[in-house]
Parts: sequence; C-alpha cells; structure tokens
Amino acid sequence: MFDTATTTLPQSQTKTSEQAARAANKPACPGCPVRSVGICGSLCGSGDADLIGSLSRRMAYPGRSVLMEEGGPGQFAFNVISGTVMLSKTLPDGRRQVLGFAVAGDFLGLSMRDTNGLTAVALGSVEVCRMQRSHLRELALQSSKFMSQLHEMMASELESAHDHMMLLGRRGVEEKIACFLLSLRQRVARRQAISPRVDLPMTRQDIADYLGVTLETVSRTLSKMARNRLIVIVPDGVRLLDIDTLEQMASLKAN
Amino acid sequence: MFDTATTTLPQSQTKTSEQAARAANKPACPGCPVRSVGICGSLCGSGDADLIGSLSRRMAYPGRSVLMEEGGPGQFAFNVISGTVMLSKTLPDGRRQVLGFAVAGDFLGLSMRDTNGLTAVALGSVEVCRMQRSHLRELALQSSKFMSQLHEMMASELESAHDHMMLLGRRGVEEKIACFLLSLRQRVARRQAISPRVDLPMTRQDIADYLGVTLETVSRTLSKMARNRLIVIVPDGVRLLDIDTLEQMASLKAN
DNA sequence: CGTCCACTTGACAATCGTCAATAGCAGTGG
DNA sequence: CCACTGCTATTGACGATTGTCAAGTGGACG
Repeated sequence: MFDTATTTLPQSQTKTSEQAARAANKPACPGCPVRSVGICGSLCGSGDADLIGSLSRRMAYPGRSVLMEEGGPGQFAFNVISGTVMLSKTLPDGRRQVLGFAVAGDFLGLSMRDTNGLTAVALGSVEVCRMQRSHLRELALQSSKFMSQLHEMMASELESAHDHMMLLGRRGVEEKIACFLLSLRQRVARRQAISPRVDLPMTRQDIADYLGVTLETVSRTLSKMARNRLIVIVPDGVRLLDIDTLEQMASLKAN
Repeated sequence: MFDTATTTLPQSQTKTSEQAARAANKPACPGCPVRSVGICGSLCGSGDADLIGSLSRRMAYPGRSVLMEEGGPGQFAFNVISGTVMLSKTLPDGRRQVLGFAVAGDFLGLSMRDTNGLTAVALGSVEVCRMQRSHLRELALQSSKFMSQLHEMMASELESAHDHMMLLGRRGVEEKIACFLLSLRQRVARRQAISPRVDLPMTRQDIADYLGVTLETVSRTLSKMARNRLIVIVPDGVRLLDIDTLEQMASLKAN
C-alpha cells in the first residue's frame, strides 16, 4: 500500500538505554538549564523542590539510543535537558508514525503506566533528567498539587496531539511543511533566542513519518520552497527567509 | 487545496447548550446506566461516592446541540450516559477535523481548562451527567486518588489520539474505514452485547472528517466493501459480514 | 579511493480529490 | 395526496496530488 517497512532502525545499531546511557551523577536540580521551562520550572520552585531532585538523576544518551520502547516496561520518566528526542509508534508491518519531537524542557513518560505506549529515540546525543515512574507515582499521590501539574502537562500534550491530527488529516503538503518548520522554531524558542535558523536533527524520513507523507515528497517540497525563496536549505537545518508567507501558508492557505 | 469550507453547520440550526438542554433533575448516580464504565464506575463506588453525584446533574441535549464550543468558556464537564457526541476542531478557513466520537461512559472536559480546546456536538439526542469544571477541580485537589483517576483517563485519551494519528498519517482508505467500523463496534460493546450491527449516527461527511478523506471516498469505499460482501449498508448503520477479513484489513493489510 | 547514507530529482502510476449528475427520503405546504 | 424543497448519499468522469520506482549526487568515514 504505502511505504511498507519504513525506517525501522536495524536493531544492531540500536543500543538499549542501559548499555548506552551514561550517568553524569551531577546534582540534578540546582543549576539545571531547564528549571524555568518544564515540570521542574513549576515544581522545583514550589515546595517539593529538591524532593524530585533527589529522586532523579542527570544522564546522557548517545545518538540513536532508545529511551523508551513501545510495549516495553515503562520504568523511567525523563525530563529532556538538551538535544532532541523523537517519539513514534510502529504498526506490525513496519509503517511508522512519528508522534512528535521532544526538546529541552519537555517531559516524557507522563502517562505513568507500566508499559510504554510509544518509542522514544535520541536524535543526536541527549541529556536528560531521569527518574523512576514508581517514584513519580508516589510523589503524585502525596501531593495533589503536583498531580494537577502533571495533569495540566498532559492536557497540553493532548491538545498538541489534536493539532497534529488536524495537520495529518486536513492539511496539504506545503501547509504541513510550513507548519512543521514554524512550530519547531517556536518550540525551540522557549529556550533559545528566536532565530530564522531552524535545526533539523531528524532525517527526511523522520519528517515524512511525522507529516504523513513520503520522504521524496518532503524533499521535493523543501526544494520547491527553497526555489521560491521562502527558505534556504543549510546543513542540518533550514533558514527561514519569508516568514510572513510561511505563516500564511501554515494558518490559512487561502490562495 | 482540499475541501474548503466543509460542513460547518449553519449557525441558525445550531442551538446553544443553554437554550436546548433540558435538565432532567433526576438523582444523578444511583441507578445510572454508566456507573460501571466511565469515571463514575471507578469513582462513585470508591469513597467520594455521592459527592460527585451531588455536584452533577442529569441532562438531555437534543440532536445537533453544542455541548462545548472550541474557544468558548469551558464551564462544564460531561459524562455521556446515552447517545453519541462528536468532537471536532476547525481551522479558520472552515476545514474540520473530527477528533473522535464519545459514547456512553465517555467523559468530556477532562482538561479542566477555562477555555474549550474543541467542539462537542450531540449526534441525535444525548443524555449526559453534567457538572461544573470548577467543582471538578476542587474535588481533584482534595483527593489525589480522584485526580490520579482523571490522569489515567486522560492517558487513555492521549493513547487513542496517538492511534488516530497513526491512522490519519499512515493508513490507506480501506484500512481507515475498516479500523473505524471495528473500533466503533468495540467501543459500543463496552455497554451493549457485541453485535455485527454497527450504528452510524454521524453523516458521511463526519466520517470523512474523522478519517481525513472526502465524503465521496467514504461513500465509495463503503459501497465497495458492500460489493465485496464484507458489510451490508443498512439505514443509519452497517452490518459487518466478514469480520475476519475486516480485521485483517485493519491491522496488517498485508495482502 | 571506495562504500555507505542521506538526500535530491525525474518519470510514471495510482490513489484520492474535484466536479457534476442523480437518486432517495423526510418534511412542508398547497 | 402530491409536488416542492432541502439534505444526504451514491456514482461516474476527470484531473491533480502524491506515492512508487529508479537513477544520480554529495558528504562522511574508513
């Protein structure tokens, strides 16, 4: 039918988290670069400050390593400190849907179930703050304020899942690409100064699986946008030239 | 691009909840037909039993009435008791994505924000158990056990959103339809005996907007499946004949 | 220098969207 | 009772978008 057997990494190259991850053993919270953004931003400051710090551990995952595997035991939760993590789901026949990309400040493993519902892979090396889900659960049951913050974070995730469903079901290719570039830029801007330069640590295939098209279509559309002076394709990313037009393509696409 | 201005109901026909909804004023929880399924099933039995009952009110919404409107004030949360509610999101240019269909036992308004992220419309007349979100919030802050159940419900919603993203991005039309019919059958079966007959209270356009295709494609594909003796199209629904083949189409599609 | 990948580009084909005509059905009103 | 209207659904013809297949480029790395 469509792309059968797209991009499942050869298992040989895919290291499991335990082999690959390197514990940094630094103190977790104080001086953490994402304290202002994610769960810690709203949490560490408020009361149970270093309780969560004592339960978590700063770690580094190398590129292509698997933080969570779909169907595998969901032992850990992660707070991304630097780098990009790709979240995906795979059909039995190999077709893959990329659900999203987690950047600094994003939290993984919110659902707190004992089985992972998705796969999380590091794109390039990634620093995380890792903790046991069981500890997270206990903490949540003790403090309903904490719990309600987890709830709120999940509400955000659900909302962006809904936006993504809209994108997948009802937008055309150029629109998809424009949305993708602009939203990626926006997300990264939570931590860095906003810039016309957008890093793309993922492959074209990853982008394709995120947008529900093929890698050829992604490549062609990016080329077309470059021809039209909307973007410039640079190594490992793009530079956005005509942001106005891109935003117009992304939101209305009313030609 | 695709279908511009699909199916936004003429506002004249769309009654607002306050005009249309009829309070039944029955005692909420005892004898409620969905006690065993949704939030109440795991809640009313356990401690805060009739606390939530006292805060909620049984109501009837007529067909086409709007329970929540995207961007509107999110005053209420709902527990669906009977009927079907369609959840959707609309782009500024009118394109619509149907996010899902809520049936008996499903809960609406989990996010507890003060603004609705989506629109909920009754397909045919619907009975709900309605409560103030503010009450829900208070209740949740008091009992972290309750809160964690809300959290778990939202985790389920997120998971099915992920499945739907997979469907929208990576499945072909026949596959989409087969998945749709089978999952609808499955969901309704939580409350009724499982049956080859599947009611379709929504229009073809609704199905199309749910699956990310056009209404013509839905119609054609259903006709084709009927020609192939997989289903029979009956008034307001279909009857599934060859469930094995349908399941094969839905999960692997490996011909 | 050669291999491996990711990416690009082209040619072609298939799916699915668009446009249009028609059927069926319910509700309305003469 | 029967047009008449409006809506939903079906079906066909056609075309555009996008997937498939294939070839080729360029960079990284051994």
